[in-house]
Amino acid sequence: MSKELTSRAENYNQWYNDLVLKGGLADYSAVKGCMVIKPYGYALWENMRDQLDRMFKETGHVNAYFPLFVPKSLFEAEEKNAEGFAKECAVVTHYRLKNDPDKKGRLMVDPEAKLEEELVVRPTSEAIIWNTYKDWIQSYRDLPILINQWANVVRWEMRTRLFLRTAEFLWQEGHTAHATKEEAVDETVKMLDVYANFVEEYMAVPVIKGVKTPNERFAGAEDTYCIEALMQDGKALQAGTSHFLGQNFAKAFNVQFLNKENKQEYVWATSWGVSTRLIGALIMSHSDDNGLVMPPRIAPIQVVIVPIYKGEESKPVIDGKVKEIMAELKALGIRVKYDDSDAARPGWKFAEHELKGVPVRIAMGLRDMENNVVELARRDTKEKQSVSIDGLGNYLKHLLEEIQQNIFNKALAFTKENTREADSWEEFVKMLDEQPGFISAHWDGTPETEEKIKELTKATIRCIPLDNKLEAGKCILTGNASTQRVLFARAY
RNA sequence: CGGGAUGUAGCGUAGCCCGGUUAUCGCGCCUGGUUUGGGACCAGGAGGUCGCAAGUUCGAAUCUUGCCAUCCCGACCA
Repeated sequence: MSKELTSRAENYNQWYNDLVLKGGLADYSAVKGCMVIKPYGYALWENMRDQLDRMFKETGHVNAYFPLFVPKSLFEAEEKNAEGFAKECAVVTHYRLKNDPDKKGRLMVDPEAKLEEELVVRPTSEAIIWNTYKDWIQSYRDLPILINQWANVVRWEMRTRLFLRTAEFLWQEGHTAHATKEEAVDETVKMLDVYANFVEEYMAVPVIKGVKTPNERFAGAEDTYCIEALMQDGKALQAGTSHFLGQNFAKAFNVQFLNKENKQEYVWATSWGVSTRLIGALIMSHSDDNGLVMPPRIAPIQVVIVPIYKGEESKPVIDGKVKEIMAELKALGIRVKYDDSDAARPGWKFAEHELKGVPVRIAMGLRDMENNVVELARRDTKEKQSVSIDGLGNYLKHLLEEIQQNIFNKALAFTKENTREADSWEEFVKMLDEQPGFISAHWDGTPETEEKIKELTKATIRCIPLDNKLEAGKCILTGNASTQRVLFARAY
């Protein structure tokens, strides 16, 4: 078979790559570190994007678009932010090519066309946006500004992986400006909740909400909140971040407003983003050795119908019935596809749709029609059953929700089973190797200790959970006093 | 960017060590036919700058050098 998949046990990384490539989500491209998102993968992203966009708008945000390029002088204005991203910036230095006089048919960079000022290709847009906000904000009446943008960004990564880390990726970045610290902090937390709700309810990926340690904080932020998810190989994946930026960018770009008391004050800021990386989280949370498993709520195709026919004359009969069923399903808002191509036989189609993770497959032949039923197969449990055509639409509507719940519950159970407490260094190290997952352990709160643990084990502090209970204990490395446990894991 | 591996048709590969006509096989693709309830079968057919570039040689997929890409392992990161 040409579509043979590597199993998770055999080679987890290869399994992941196989799923992305053979599942038709994405492809490698001619550009180093960049991928092509194929129609099936992009349809998934569109569903994610559309739902997030609705949620942003429900929380009062509007969309806008800022330039891809950031003049270097603006980029460097907020020092910490600039420093944090400097190592991975693509930079435009020229604006023209010309024919190479030495090599016929080849082009070269025109040395005459050097830019006065280099342009940084945005790794994130705080700089260009705050430079713009400066002109938009004079009074407290101009606040808050609640803007989101859907964009591509470029971060020149040394080592890339499909969806998880590519040089260019798609994301959304929210950038808000507020009159008070409280309001900005509230916004930061509110958007973290939006992310957590979206990822759990639509992508069926359970997450831990938390705060990053200073080491892991976004460059230029006062506080970085995050959602962390646990993948099937026991490694953690940061699924989204929401930053309280304090007045750092307002000060760097001199963005002040007159408050009600007629006094100048610096604006308070937030920024928050999720990216196409979430697709990687989705794949590694739900999929199995037979292929992808798509959560129904965002699956590009929720139900696929495969006709089973014998001879030329039965096909039109089945077509007729399927047309009725399709109309009923579409009226209920179900994304349904009729796979009636004659190029492949049913068995091939079954395998193909399993590989692509279509939640429900329906097969129908004359035998079923006579009994007024269809054969229905769930992707998540691989169960097959005969279901009456009467009321099929409503049945599917409920079934899709049940599948959504089931794969979330399965992922949640996995996360819980693989979240353990370690109370000594020996236990901690042993767990990392033998039972990978989240490890809840005491930490003395110093960046030095965190760094040392990372150096020794490759495990990082994923977050300090928001719902953390305070509990006196001793740091697993230093034995120093600690007030709470934090979540460690090896991470993507 | 360092260490390792790989690169032959859309995919998977044989050939390479030991240079020698027209580069092997399977899947896929095209045409026609038979088929269709878990990856169909028969017959015919198309498809290759052997990753790219230079070199050695009468002759290079095969030997040498450089480069590029992908994968794995590190350093960096969402």
